[in-house]
Amino acid sequence: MADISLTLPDGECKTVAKGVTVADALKALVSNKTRKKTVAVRLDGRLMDLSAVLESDASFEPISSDAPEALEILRHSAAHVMAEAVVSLFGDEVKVAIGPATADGFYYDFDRSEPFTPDDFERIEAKMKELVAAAAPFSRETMPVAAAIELFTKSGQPYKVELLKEIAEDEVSIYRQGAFVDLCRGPHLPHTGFLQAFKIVKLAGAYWRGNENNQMLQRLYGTAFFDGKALTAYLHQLEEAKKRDHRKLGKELELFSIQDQVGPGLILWQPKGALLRKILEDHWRDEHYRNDYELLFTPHIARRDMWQTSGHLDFYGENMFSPMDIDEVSYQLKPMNCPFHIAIYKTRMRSYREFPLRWCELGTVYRYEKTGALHGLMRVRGFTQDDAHIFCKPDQLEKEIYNILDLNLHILQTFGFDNYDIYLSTRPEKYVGDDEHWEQATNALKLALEKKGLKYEIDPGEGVFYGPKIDIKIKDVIGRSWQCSTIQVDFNLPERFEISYTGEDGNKHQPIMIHRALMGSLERFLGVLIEHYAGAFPVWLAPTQARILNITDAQADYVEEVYQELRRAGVRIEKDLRNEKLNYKIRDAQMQKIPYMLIIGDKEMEERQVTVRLRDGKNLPAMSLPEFAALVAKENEQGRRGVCNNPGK
RNA sequence: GCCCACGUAACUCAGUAGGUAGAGUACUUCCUUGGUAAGGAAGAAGUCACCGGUUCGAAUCCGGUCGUGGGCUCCA
Repeated sequence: MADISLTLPDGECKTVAKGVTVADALKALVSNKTRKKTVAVRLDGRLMDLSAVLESDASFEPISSDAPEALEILRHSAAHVMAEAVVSLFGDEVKVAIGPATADGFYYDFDRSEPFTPDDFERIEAKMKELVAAAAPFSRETMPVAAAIELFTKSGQPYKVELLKEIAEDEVSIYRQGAFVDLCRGPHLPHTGFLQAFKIVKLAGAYWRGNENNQMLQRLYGTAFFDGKALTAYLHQLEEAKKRDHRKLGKELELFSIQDQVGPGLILWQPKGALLRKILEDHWRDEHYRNDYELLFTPHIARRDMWQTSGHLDFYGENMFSPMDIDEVSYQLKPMNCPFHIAIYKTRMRSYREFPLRWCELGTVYRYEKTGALHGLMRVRGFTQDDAHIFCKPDQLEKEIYNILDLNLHILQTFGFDNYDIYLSTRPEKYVGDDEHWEQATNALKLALEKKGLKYEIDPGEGVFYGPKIDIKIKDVIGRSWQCSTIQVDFNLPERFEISYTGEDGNKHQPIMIHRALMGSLERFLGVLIEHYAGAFPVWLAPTQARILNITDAQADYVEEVYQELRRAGVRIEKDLRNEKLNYKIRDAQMQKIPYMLIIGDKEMEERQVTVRLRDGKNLPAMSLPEFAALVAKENEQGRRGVCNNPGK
């Protein structure tokens, strides 16, 4: 039999007989130890099963169970095993849909008239364990589409048949393990025995093929790892994330509330939260002032006609609140700030000489969101955008985008967000404006990103209908992604509102408009910050920076003095004069995550000092009031500059 | 909006053969004046989300409404 040549990752070429399986080749090519950890191989860039037959020369890369690809294979296989367990327990009443691996686990969608219950989870898991103990091999078969359709028609799996009917290729692959057959591209584990650590975590509804007009299926979510420790660690991390939940912390730290009486998706900022928000807003305004922006304020409602002109009613009418009649004229709650900014633009003739105009506003907008989409501060019906609109000439576009990126990243870095993914979204199928403008604008966005030395991905066709955009997704301290910043070029509104400027040639031209939001929605951004910091805000942001704790009533007058003096010095301070022991007060301040506790006993009172306890339990040496005020002032200054010196986390 | 689950004092929760409610924390008062994560005692506090039905009787069963959670869909 002829030999074929395999190129290993280290560049070494080895020959094996043509027609052997990957598993056989591994025996000849790698150590036993490596072989036992290998769950698949990448042949010329394609992931394949160990049972695959080697037919020609190829690059050959064993995928060890440590590799990220291996985890995906494991989870995909786990989905199959879960489906087998479900079918075996619930029989023909269950139709299987699809079951892929996800970022942190896997799911499988089922169609079954009875809902699954959490009790079923245990039964299914127990069944899965049996299937794992059997170490049944996953075997791959290929067959013509027609044959597969026949197979799944016979076994009564209409969803599989529907999928098959849309497959353009001649052949498809199916996988069998035990009694279960699934349409699947693979690859899979050699056998079910690899599946040692898994858990079904939740149940949810999901539309067939993600279309809300389709049948609602039951989706069982699970997760799986190669070993139990990793699974435990993952479950532990879920617990940690729960502790950071901004809804829980928002309540505990008295930052905000959402109440039935007021309505869903509407935020009430309580004193502490309002102060936090004020600090954020002040910072935002200062930074914008320094970067040559001008501040605007605009109303919350406007005549319905304006929203007709802007196109919002046509494009987003379903997501706007119903109109209200005022003196027989129809008005509409604003879903966006831009038309108001344009109205200000139109207050007089504009010349190219005053360009670029950079107008910003913390503008509160209202959007009708479906009830099921609402989520704490993250998705609400009334929120404040840190909005800005820049009016400029085409040849100023690139520089403006560059400047926006600069300010944007600077502000994000202030909060320790220096890890992000950037996406450039290009022209979608439905769009307005001419192709030339689109190309010009897309290029300007690209050039600005490149000049700034930023890595980005192109999101083809994901631009808004009125222009291309850049989106920035930040990563928080526990690695979760949040999309906040967006920079969008708009060809639509200048046209619709017929705005113009006089150019160097004395003729009228249409300006280019850039929309941008850095934090996105303040509500959402604050929600992200709460989770990012787990409620323990750095000193410059903390609504309460220090709380005075006295030891006994004897120091009450001095506490009052300290309180007044530090408050006048600009420290955000509270006093706890309650008739309680120090331990009790410390515990309370600690749970409120206050950065500094100022302890005052007779000693401090005599010396006219305070003893400073940090959130991490450490103490600073006793200091005078001016010294402490200076300490806080320095923290404020550094925090605003993004130098994060956060005592005791 | 759709699927599933849930909705008991300010908070966290207990309360299944249907007989008009309980704990801890917080709150108020009193005692205690105590140096780095909960001192003690007493008290007040709930139309058991709302509306309707079944029943002699419903927090508990049924239906509807509102809200919350996990997803799906959507997100200018």
